[in-house]
Amino acid sequence: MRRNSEFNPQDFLPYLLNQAAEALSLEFQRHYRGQYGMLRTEWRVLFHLGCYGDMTAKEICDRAGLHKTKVSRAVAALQAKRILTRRELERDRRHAILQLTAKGQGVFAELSRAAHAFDSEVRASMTPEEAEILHSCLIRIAGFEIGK
Amino acid sequence: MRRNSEFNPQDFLPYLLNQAAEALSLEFQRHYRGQYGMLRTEWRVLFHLGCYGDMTAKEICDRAGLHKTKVSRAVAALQAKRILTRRELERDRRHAILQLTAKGQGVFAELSRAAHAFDSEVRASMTPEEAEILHSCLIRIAGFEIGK
DNA sequence: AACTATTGGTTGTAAATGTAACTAACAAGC
DNA sequence: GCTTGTTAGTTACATTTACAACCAATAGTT
Repeated sequence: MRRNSEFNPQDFLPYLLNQAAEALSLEFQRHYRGQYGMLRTEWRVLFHLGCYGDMTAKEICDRAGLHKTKVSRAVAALQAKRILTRRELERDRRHAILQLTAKGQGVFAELSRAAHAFDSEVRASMTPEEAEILHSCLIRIAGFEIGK
Repeated sequence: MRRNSEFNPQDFLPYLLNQAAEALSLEFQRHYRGQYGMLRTEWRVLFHLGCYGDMTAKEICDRAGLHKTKVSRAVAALQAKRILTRRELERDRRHAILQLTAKGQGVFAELSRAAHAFDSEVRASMTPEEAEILHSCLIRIAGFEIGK
């Protein structure tokens, strides 16, 4: 069968984005996976709590665009690792505020530093203008909704 | 706990890239999933065969950066869907050349068209310069290896 | 108060993925 | 020819994820 010269995977944005995202995620995961035995979703939950402060699981779902079952299990895992605790609200016992323990804050500080360093290293391969454009395009795409 | 104002998830490239990649992939998957009941890896295998012509599973692994077990299962699924066939080489019976059936070529043509349209739609939200820079940054990142 | 709807969250189960062990075919050295 | 090694690909099993059903608490309606 002959090859199709007009279009190839590298030019298809969902594909290219996925490759790039996978490359970086795989590289960075050794920080949280190797050191702390965390899964990607756990790191994300920790990241959100560390960056934005205490909040409920629902808020994390909304901010991070994660499904509630994923967050539920990540929270359980982080709780087992003594990285966060849950405090039930008296006024509405359906909610539980999640907060990092002292240990959790330490882990976050460490990973946050690593994340910052990692990010700088990646950005070092581009000019400030490129980094700026990349960022704005990605923000737009991440909140994107085509047609429908 | 107070919030960390210096760094937030949106500024962490692996996170932002992942969000953007997920957004586009989820949106596009209705084309192959809804219409043909294909999984992402199946679509990728089809995409590669359609774009580059017949090749072995190993070549797809290398080009697409997919693990051989994933490709093996995707090939089996596509074969069951009568989208591709495998032809063993006499000179080396370990290899099998994968080739699209007539049906497979039709499906590819259809999805390729959809992919092209989808891509154009996404790119329409940026200037040509932005699209060019985004593309080159992603290519670089996708082939990236930090330190180690 | 009783009845339904909604919301936050968990759990059960099936599907998908990763990892390692395995098979079969070939290659290279002896 | 017979080991030993390598390569292409599959299979088995354990981990992770997705989807749906579920439970408990609250809000809204009558």
